[in-house]
Amino acid sequence: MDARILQIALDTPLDNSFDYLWQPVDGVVPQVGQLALVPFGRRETVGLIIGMSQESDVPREKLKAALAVRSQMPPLSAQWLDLCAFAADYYQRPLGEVALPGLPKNLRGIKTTSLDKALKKLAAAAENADVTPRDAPVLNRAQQTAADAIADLAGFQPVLLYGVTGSGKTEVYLHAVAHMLAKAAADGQAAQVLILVPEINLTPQLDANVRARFPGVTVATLHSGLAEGERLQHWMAAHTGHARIVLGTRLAILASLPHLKLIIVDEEHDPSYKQQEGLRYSARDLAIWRAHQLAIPVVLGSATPSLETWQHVQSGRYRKLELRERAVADAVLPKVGLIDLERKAPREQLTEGLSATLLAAVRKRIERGEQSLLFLNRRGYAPVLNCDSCGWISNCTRCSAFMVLHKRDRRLRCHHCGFEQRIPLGCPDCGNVDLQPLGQGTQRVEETLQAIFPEARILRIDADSTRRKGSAQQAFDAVHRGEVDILIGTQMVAKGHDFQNLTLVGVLNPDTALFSHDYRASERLFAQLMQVAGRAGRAAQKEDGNAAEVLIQTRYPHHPLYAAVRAHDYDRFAGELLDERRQACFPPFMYQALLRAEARELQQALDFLRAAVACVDNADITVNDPVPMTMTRVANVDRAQLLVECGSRPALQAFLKEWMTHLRAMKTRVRWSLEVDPVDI
DNA sequence: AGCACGCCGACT
DNA sequence: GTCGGCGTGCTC
Repeated sequence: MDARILQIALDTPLDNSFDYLWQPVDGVVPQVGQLALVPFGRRETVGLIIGMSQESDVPREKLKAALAVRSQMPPLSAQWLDLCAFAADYYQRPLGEVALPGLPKNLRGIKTTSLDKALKKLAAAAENADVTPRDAPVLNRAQQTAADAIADLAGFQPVLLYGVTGSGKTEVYLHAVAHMLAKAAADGQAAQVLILVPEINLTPQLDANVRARFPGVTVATLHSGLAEGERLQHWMAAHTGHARIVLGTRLAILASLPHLKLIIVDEEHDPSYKQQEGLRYSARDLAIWRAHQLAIPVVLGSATPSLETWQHVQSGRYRKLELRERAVADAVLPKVGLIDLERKAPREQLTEGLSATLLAAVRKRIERGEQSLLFLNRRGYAPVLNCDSCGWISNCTRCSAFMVLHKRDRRLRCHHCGFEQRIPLGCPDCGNVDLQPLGQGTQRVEETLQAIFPEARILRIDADSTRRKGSAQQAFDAVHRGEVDILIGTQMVAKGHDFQNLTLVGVLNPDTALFSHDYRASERLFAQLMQVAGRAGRAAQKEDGNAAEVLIQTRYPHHPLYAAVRAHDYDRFAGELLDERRQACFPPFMYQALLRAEARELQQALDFLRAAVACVDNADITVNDPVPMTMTRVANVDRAQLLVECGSRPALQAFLKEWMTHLRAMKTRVRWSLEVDPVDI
């Protein structure tokens, strides 16, 4: 076709594509799905060709000519463009803001040297798709049943692989991958499998497992920790189909995978699958959509499925495959005990937040040469610094939050805006030199334990201790090698890791989530406790019969959530939560969107939201009152939000689309954004 | 979002 | 005199 106009999506907030003239250069014929370098305003940028035509609605004199087309790269497929179009539509964002930011920066640069190099490297690489299933461990019966059921799937079929922690879900995934690749090879078809994990720290472990298992297969990894060169290479390996197995974090769901035949979402309940800035997508939900689009199976794995997924299982939309037992023979689920902090018996006297019972349990592990994990979701030394004599407290001047004490760095640091200052020598208000750190963070627990167990090898893993690239992996390796007696960490240590010699998990401060106004808090706390508890006792039980143990320090030992955790009874807990949600008309029985506004003054943000309410004229939609966000001020900006709800997803979508055009036309100095299916309310 | 233009206050 | 504050408008 002699197309002279290219329709190009650009990474701008403008919700339309831009037309460019194309004058054939060197016989290059542009194709939809290719990238093009274009002049835009006073700069040059790379956009995505989404259509071609002979005509344009834009006056001729306004049209500029595209400068170049990246014709050396195979075009992105129509399916991939449809995925982006769906996400753009669903999350109410311009197509260009969905499609372009996920592409490697080197593809979007003005120069093509790295692109040419990456393509050359791939062309030289041998076709690596020898899928013979290697040193595969023997599955237990439940695993085998699940693996067989997955192998039999055809077409779109979401499956929940519901398996207790340590039940060997990863083995089932690998069997499913092997089966899918072998089947495709036998049919002479190209195939790709995508495996998502919630956290970047889990990619090395999975990557090692996958590579060991499929030495003849090209594997690509996609996550935000890659250097630009690596990112381009891995992305391109996925895009050209060289990589048969692609694994990564949530962003990998937007990768170009022309031969995708199976998607696996590990720990599907994990909140990390929700992007919390920019395009606020759910990688789990997009995985379902993508599987539906391509008519392929999708496996969601979890010990504590999200209530959304659980509800789909109840309604029969998703199929459930269950692993009730731990995979390793004689490994059993740990015994969960509660330490009642209100009962001030001598045994429960606290030493810097650590109960005598917990300390005794740690001591026992040290004596036996076993490992302990203490989980505290609070980094720093102490969450707040306080003056006893006048009541001064270390508030951040820019946020409605406390400055956290970081003792080693001798600094107070706000975890929300990053502002930091030296620890004041005396109280800024009254001069009192005796300022008290209140509460415990991971650093303080580390210090306390080192004082109590001077011989023990103690390691802290949190965002502060793993700032340098690769240091998290080094830390986890040290634990695996048995060079650590006591591991202290935030949620980084709670997920996925398979610590063989760990027989005690202590949970230090979980109570706050019990009374949160976010109705999802209890679902999340339950999942988190089950996850972290699941780090204990993964190997076969020791011959002395000492079972692995989880000890939770709580002021509310009679709370039903803890009873469910003790019983390892997700089924009942989830059933009860779903009943509550149904009665209260909360998700998953209701669909929501959240309009956020931020301004220098709270009033401006609230005024904008009130104006947004005023232009709603739709009986299907429940509009709540605009309210300040829980953490109202961050970095000197006040934030407010407005929740809208609807019992029907299509009706909500239709409303949002119309609402957005109104809001965009409103011309305001307030910064605002819309989140569809919000998780943090 | 960038990026430029444009119109008012305090500085070498 | 100009450097620079951010309000407004535009991007095929």
